[in-house]
Amino acid sequence: MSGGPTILHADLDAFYASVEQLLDPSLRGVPVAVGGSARGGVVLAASYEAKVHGVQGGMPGWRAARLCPGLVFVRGHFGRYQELADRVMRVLGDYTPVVQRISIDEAFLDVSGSTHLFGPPAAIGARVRQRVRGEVGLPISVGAARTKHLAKIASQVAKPDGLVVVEPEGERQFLDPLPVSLMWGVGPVTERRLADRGIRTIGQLVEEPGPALERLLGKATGATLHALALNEDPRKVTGPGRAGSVGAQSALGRRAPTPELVRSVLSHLAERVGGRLRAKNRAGRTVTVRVRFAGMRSVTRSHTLEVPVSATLTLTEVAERLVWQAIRDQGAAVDITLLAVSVSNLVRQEAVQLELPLEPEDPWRPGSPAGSARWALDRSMDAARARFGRDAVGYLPATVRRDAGVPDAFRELAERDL
DNA sequence: TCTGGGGTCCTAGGACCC
DNA sequence: TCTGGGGTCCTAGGACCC
Repeated sequence: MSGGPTILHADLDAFYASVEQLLDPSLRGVPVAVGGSARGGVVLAASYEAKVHGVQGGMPGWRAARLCPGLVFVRGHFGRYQELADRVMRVLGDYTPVVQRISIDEAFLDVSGSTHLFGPPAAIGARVRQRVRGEVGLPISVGAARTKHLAKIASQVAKPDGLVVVEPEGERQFLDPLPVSLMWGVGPVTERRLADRGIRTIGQLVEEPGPALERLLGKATGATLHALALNEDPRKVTGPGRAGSVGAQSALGRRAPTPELVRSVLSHLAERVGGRLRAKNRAGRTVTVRVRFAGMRSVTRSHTLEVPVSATLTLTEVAERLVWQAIRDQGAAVDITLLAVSVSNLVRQEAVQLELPLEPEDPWRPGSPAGSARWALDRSMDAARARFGRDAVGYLPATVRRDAGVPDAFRELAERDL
């Protein structure tokens, strides 16, 4: 067991925005927002020049424009993001085989077996930053510490474009003055609950007894936070885990839920979800839909089938019934603003789709063509799309709806490996 | 002026089984 | 005749993360 700071967390700074500044030198030193516009949409990422004015990812474009006069909106080169991030990950892999990528732009590294080759963790962190800047052209921050939680906090503190190493003797001194919001698992709600009790720093959190925290935040959150504050974090750096669910969603603006609209949107979503499942030889038994109504209230409805499914038409039909159930449960006629479809309870599904028969009395029983025939049809359409392009074939409602929303390339960036 | 899209995990109640 | 308790699955909602 090593007691040194052998876990590194490497995190590209303002990743999408930094890539735009790399590709277009006229954007360097300028406040940049990727996605959205001054009139609408949402900002997906902001450069540091924009962040100092309070612009953040997820913020409506009009608000960002108001906060930051002179903000430049760019559409985004989504194809390049994956390519550049992959190059960065290859640099990280030069220093240890134990790299756990947790999103497109960040990863944990365990360098305990590498120090005899590359020197102490601080030297490895510095070398990584230098190479990513020199070979890829992007700024990256690195934190090094004894645990994943501490390393991640260290990289946040190091931003932008910095390196922070926390030696074991200095952990408490480092952690105690920091705000609780830097901890993993503390979002806006938990932050407020803690603040209501006068707890704002990690040092104050340590003073709070574990049982008191569990009463305040719930058993799991309370226990986890207590342990993390005390620097007890047993998690190891591992490979990527398999996804437990696959979903897709689409924001609609504000629309009356007509049968045509619901059918066409769900068709599109089911095609995305089913296609990803089939591409990885997977299928799932539980179909969940989410409907967001005007006013941001959203509800979910789910149904668990007897057998796993991945056929687009079956997913569409089950989702459709669930969506109407959710809308009916609302009572009054309300506009909808988003539909989502997700499939969980996943299993491997090799060559054959064992989708039939469902019991005849099952109200969710798909009509004809039979499930296995649907699956075979989907497979041949998947193949045609692979050869001739995404729009070559498809169920009519899905092809009708090639909306002008977020580009598919952006959606793909967020997908997890199945 | 009205908010994207991909996920994970936890809680709590009810059904059901042993 | 009356009673208990544990485990698992399903459903709905919510907090959180990138």
